[in-house]
Amino acid sequence: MHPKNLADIPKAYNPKDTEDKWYKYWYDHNLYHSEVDESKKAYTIVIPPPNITGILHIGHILNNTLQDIYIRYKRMKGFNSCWVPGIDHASIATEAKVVALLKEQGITKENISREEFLKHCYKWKEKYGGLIFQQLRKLGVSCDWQRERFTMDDHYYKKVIEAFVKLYKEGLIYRGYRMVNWDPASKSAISDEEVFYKEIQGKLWYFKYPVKDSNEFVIVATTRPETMLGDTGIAVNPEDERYKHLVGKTVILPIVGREIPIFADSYVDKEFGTGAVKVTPAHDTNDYDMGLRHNLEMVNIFNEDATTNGNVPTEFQEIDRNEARYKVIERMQELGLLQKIEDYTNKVGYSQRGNVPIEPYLSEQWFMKMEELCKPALKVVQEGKIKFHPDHWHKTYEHWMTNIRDWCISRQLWWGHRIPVWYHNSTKDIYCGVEPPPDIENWHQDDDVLDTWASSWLWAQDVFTNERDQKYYYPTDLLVTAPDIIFFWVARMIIAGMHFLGEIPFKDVYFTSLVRDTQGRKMSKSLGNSPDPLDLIKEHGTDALRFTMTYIAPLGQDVLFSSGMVEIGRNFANKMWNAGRFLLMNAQTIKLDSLLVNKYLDFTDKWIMSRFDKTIKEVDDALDKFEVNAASKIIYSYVWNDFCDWYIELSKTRLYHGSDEVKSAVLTRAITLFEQMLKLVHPFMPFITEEIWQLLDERKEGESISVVPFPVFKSNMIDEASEKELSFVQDVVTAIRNIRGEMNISPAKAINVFLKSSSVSFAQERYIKALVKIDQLTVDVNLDKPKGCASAVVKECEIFIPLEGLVDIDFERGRIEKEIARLLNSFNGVRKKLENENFVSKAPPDVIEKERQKMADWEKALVKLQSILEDLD
RNA sequence: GGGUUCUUAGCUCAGUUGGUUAGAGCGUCUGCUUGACGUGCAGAAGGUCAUAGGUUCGAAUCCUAUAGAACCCA
Repeated sequence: MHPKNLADIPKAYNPKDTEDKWYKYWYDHNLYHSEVDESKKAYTIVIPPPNITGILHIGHILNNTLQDIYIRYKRMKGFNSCWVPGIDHASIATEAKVVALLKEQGITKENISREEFLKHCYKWKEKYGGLIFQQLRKLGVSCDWQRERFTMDDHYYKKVIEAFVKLYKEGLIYRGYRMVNWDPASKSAISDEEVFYKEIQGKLWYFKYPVKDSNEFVIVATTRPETMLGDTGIAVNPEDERYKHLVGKTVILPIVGREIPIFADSYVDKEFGTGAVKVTPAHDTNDYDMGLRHNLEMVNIFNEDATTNGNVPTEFQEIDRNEARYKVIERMQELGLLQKIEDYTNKVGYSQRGNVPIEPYLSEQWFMKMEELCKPALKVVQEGKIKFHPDHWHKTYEHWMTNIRDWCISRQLWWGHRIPVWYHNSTKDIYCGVEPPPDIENWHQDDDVLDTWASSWLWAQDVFTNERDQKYYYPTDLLVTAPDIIFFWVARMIIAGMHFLGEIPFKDVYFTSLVRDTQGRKMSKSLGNSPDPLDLIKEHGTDALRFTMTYIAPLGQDVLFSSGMVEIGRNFANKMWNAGRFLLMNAQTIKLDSLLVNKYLDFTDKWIMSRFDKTIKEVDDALDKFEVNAASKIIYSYVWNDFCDWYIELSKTRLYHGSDEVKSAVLTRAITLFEQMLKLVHPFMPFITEEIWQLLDERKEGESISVVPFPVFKSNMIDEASEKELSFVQDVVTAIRNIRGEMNISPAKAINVFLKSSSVSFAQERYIKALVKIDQLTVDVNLDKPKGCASAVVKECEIFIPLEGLVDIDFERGRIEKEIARLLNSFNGVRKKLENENFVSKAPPDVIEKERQKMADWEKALVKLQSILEDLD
């Protein structure tokens, strides 16, 4: 072992000096590239591809840190780790950005050809598309950059098209004139999943429709008055006595003058409004269904941008739907047909993309039949072939899968995978194929592109571009993603995996926490509550940010984050840095000798080795169960409490006062253990561990902590006896420190301490003496308690600290009485338990034995404390 | 309206199949230039485990109801 010669190691860890350096080193040595290697097991993760329009936010930090932890951990465990990065073309989002950009240049989509427009898109992608990966590199991700993919790569594009053609030929994709969710902003259909509902403080308008050949009116309530221009019926509940006599009659639609039927349908809720509802089959999903049932006329009154079209009276034509609303209300009032207006709160569907109210709209679209496709995908989750973490998400998944409707997959956009369907110019025949029809001049291709999710659903399988790779890496091992895309992406990837390859796409799905601010609000740009991760990295370092995220993010619950929390990780990094600094500084004067690494072992060494061994096991177990948060806490506690607070402090007496050989042995061992500890921490904090690891010894070019074996749990290292010995030392030390603190004894002042006990070893004595600044330590089982003492009891051991008049008898009495009261309380609890016949007869023997032991221990301590108390007077 | 999850110290959260004297970090208070670290060290205070019932020898943990919060679906 040859630690670097260090003239000066900074007192505080400075991440700026290390992070970029090591990322470049890893990259230059191509450490994270994976090739098929049949002699090793693969461990594969595909990244949830960020949008090319995306920039790094705090959610990415959590998500990608988690992936990197598993990839690094498994790599060190000897797996052939492969983490495939990539980006998503994001049809709607990107097209919107490019359209906006062109608009600034005075160009509209309508004025240029599709080809020209796509050129602009690619230009945009070249400029901004790689940005997020530059940012991700700052996070230290160990992706295989040679495998970077894009959803519009030639190979991937072709796979998406092939999938469409296959499904079409299987009859699972069809074209239909249906009611879809229409986004008037992007002038495209969107899927059910892309609609979110907002609560809107709206109104309920009551309109009077005159019944034909009668003086009667039917009153209907509506939240959307403008749609009355497209009404083609009035529906009432068949059980509703109020309207029975009107069923079969007609009303004359005001303003329009159309004669429309009154009919009965059990869909109608008698309690809502007046119990009679206007029916607009072309602009409401439920009305559409009723329209089909009752063979109503479908009058579409809107253009693609939700302005009114030629199907409404002239004066209402070509105006926005909102304007139309107020014009209709105004006119109804003039006609005396507006009965009343009520306040009404309802939920309105909005487009996730355009953030405008969606318009239920009849149009010709492509749909995917979902029912049959879902069955195998549902089964593999129910049977546990794919596991969700936390587990409860499978319920949400099952619910969606069993209530699924057909998926509208066509989008009226240009940027994306164009639907591989051609229509014959004269015969109107339909041709669907991967290649265009041979006599292409007689055909024209469908203008639409596919929903982005109908391309990314192949991500897990088709980022592998040849059969050998796909066979080796697929099914992938782990998917880490936010729960909000469980339907969009996770479910559909499972469907695609099962349908196209007959195989699950991944074995485990880890649903991350959602990152919120400390008030529990979602991070968002408009609220300005979303800290820029790059600023946080600049301020505290990547490792600090990574560690903090895992430390505060529980599995299965949202995490409340504020930038101040990064100090947790920063302080932790600094703590490790300084432990390393301490060891390295000593290594400047003490010779290291690997032959001595297991010499001069005492119970403190055996204790830390035992603790470390258990820690390995606990970390392994936690990561196996996807409890990353727990793993980070286990690591934190081992590093800070066991290693730094106790082991390093314990080692000092031998390091400063031992013989040269003892010094060598102790330091060599400490550095060895420290190095092992760094490996344990590495997946969580890759940079600082690499930096220190490189300082600990001469390393060859290309060597890296990230590719050395992870520490292995060995059960023979566990040493309960030494742990017990040490825990006694800790208890005694803490008790004495407590007295020092409460009695206001200066830490600089050496004190004398008496231990009345028969079981304190010489080695224990030495460490107790060193850790609490003791001048004289007397251990004797037959000790007479000196006068004027502060006292404490640890197990069988009585501790006396003579304070020659310094001790205030009343204060000391108070201390002891408080301790007695506390113990007595516990003691009585156990005694009651043991006196309970039922407990003794029904509880398992080991539990009873434990309780007996507790009672005996406390009783002994109580007796001792009592006598101490009596002696005080 | 249906579903999922949550409610434990001032704050953020642990607490595994019911067997604790209910833990941690931050914050608070006291003391400390102890030869790695004040991004630190030592010590302390702080909880009727949302509420009410129930099951059990035993409940923070299981069941029921109630209150409150968040998310998803319609």
